[in-house]
Amino acid sequence: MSPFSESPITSSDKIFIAIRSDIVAGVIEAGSKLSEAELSTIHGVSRAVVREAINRLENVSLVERKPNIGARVVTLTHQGLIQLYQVREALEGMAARLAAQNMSDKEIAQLNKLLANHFEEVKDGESYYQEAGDVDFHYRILLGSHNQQLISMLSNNIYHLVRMYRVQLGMAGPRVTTAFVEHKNIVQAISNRDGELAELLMRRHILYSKNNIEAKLKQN
Amino acid sequence: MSPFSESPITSSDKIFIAIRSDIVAGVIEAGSKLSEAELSTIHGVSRAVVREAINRLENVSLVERKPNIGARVVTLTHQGLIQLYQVREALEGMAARLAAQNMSDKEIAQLNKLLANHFEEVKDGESYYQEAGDVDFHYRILLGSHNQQLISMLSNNIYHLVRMYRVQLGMAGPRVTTAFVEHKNIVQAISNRDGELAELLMRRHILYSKNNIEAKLKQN
DNA sequence: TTTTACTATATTGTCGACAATCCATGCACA
DNA sequence: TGTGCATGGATTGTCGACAATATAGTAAAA
Repeated sequence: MSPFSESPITSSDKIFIAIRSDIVAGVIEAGSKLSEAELSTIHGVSRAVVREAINRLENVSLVERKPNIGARVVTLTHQGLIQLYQVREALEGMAARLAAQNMSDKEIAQLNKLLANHFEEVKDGESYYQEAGDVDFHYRILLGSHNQQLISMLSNNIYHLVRMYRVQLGMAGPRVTTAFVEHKNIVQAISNRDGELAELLMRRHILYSKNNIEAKLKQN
Repeated sequence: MSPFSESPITSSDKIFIAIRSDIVAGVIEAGSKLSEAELSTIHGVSRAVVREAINRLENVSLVERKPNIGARVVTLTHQGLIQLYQVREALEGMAARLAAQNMSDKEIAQLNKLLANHFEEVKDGESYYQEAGDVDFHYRILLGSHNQQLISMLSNNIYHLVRMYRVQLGMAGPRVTTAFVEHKNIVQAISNRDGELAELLMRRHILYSKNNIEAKLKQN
C-alpha cells in the first residue's frame, strides 16, 4: 500500500532507485553535478545503465540535463517549493473530488480505518509516524481517484520532490494535530460523496501546509 | 511562441521528435509495439539512441514500457480521454489563476491582442486556424502562470497526449464560436486580476470541451 | 486431444570502445 | 592589462557486440 514499494527488476532500476534515494536524502547535494563515469564506478555498472537511470531521474524532475553538458541535481529554492505546492494543490484537490465520486464503499471504510489509527497515534503523541502517516493518507485518496494519469503524475513526479524538500529543509512533521482535524474533515466529505467539498478542503489543507512551510523558511 | 518549436540537438532528440510525431499522427498506431531494432534500421541510427528516445516517449506518457518485454504505444480509450481532461482541468485552472496574479501588464496586452486576432478569424469563418489558435491561447496563459513546474507538466506531458486524441479521434476544432466567447471571458478575468474567476472559467471551458468530445464519441 | 517440457529464435539489457562536444589553461596580440 | 584564440584534457553521445530474458514452435507424455 505504501507508495514506495517498488521492486527493481533490471539493474537500471536498482541504480535509479539508489541514486534517487541519495538525492532525496541530500547525500548527493542539491545543485551538484552527476558524473556518469563516477556513478558507474561507484555502483559497479556500465555507463549505459547509469545513463538510463539519469534519464529517468530527469523525468521525475529530480535532475536537469543539458545536451553535451551533463546532468545536475535540481536546486531547491523558496520559489520552487511554492510552485510545487501550487501544483499539488491543483492535482490533489482534483484527486479528492474524484475520490468522493469513485471510491468504493470498501475503500472508504479502509480510509476511515486509517484515520482512526492516526488518531490513536496522535493521541499518544507518537509524532514519529506522522510523516509516513500523512503520505499514506494522501496516497490512499490519490488511488481512490481511480484516475491513472493523476496517480502516475503525483506518485512518480511530485511526491519525491516534495520529500526532497521536506527532508533537506528539515520539515519533520509539524502541525500534527491541526493536520489531523483537516484530514478528518476531508474523509468526512468523501464519505458523504461530496466531491465539491472534498476538493475545497483538500486544497485548503495543502495551502495551509504551504503557508506553514513558508513561515518556517522565513525564520532562517 | 508556439509550444512545438523545439530545436533538436543530439540525434536522440531528432529520433524522439520523429517518433513522437508519428505516434501523435497515428502513423505508428495506438497500441502497437515499438521494436528497437526496427526503429534503428528505419532511422539509420544505433539502438542506443532509439532506446533513449523510447525512454523519453515513456516519460511523456505516449508509450508504456515493461522490463525485458518492450515498449508499446498507449492505447486510446474513452476513459483515458476523460481522465486526461480531468487532469487538464485541474492544472489549467490553476494556471489561469496564477496567470491572473503573475502576468505582467505587457503579457496581458499581448494576450488581448491574440484574442483580437482570433476574433478576426472566427468572424471570417476561418476555422482552419482554430486548432493552432486554441493551442496558442492555452499555452500563452500557461506561460503566464510563471510556474515552471506547471509549464513543464502541461507542455511536455499533457499536450501531446491531447493532440494524439484529437487527431486520431478526428476532433477537428468544433465549438469554434462558443469557445471564442469562453476565451474572451477568461481573458477578461485575467485582465481584471481576478484569479478566482479565471480559474473557474477555465475549468468550465475545459469541462465543456470534454463534454463536447464525449458526446461526439458516443455517436460512433 | 490436451498439456507440459524443451529448444530455437527473437528481443531487450548491459558492456566497453570510439567519436563528438565542451571547458579550462595558456599563449599571442592589441 | 585585458581580450581573443588555439590546444589538451575531460565529459557526454553514439556505436556494435555480447549476455540475459521472453516468446513461439515442436515434440513428448498423459
